[in-house]
Amino acid sequence: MLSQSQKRKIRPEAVSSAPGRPLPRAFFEVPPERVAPLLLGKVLTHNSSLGRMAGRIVEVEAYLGPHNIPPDPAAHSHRGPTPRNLVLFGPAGYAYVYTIYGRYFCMNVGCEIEGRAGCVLLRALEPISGLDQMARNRGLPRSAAARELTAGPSRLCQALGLTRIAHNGLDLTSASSVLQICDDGYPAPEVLITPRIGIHEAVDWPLRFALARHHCVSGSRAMRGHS
DNA sequence: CTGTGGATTTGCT
DNA sequence: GCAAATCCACAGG
Repeated sequence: MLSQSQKRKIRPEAVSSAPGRPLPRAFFEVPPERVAPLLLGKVLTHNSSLGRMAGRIVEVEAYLGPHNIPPDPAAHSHRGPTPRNLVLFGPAGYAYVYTIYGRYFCMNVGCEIEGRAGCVLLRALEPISGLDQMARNRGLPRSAAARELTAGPSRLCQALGLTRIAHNGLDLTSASSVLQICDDGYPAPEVLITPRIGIHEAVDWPLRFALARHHCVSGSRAMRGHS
């Protein structure tokens, strides 16, 4: 049983940035174009052996499952299940982490009910805690700007130490998971909606969502919503 | 500030 | 074989 004084030894940082419970599975059991804007402002946390790293989600993209009409030709799932994309066809709330261009990783969250493979790609975070470790993971000096750490889908994976082998298929809604997405009460943000980045099909679909004018959103000033 | 090209692994045709 | 939901270094304005 804890004494009063022991209870008060909780560090202020651990309280203020303490993630509540992870978002429940039901949060993710709707189509990705609806989940995506709701994820803005939520906090992604990785409790790794190197320490706890967390960042606020400031930019995402929705990718639609093959059941959609018309189907989304830019989605990895658009030709049906394969060994790579299998987790997307399972229940909502699981991490889909894949290798890109041989050297980087990208992380998605699976959406919708089992059998429907919609997902949301996490494209940028605002670093909240574990910044020193993030800089080490990125091979940058401790003085590096926040947006150098986590503005970009592969940058954020590198900063948090996320890999396909270790993290693909993890349940993000489990209280015991090392990888979680939580709501810390951040207010509903002003959302910028644009076409998706880095794709060659369906280039004009408005499925990229970002916090307007946030400095940790990837790309140029225009991509961040500045006039 | 913008634009260009190379790195390097994986999954699928 | 080849294309890929990227990043970085470097060139030029």
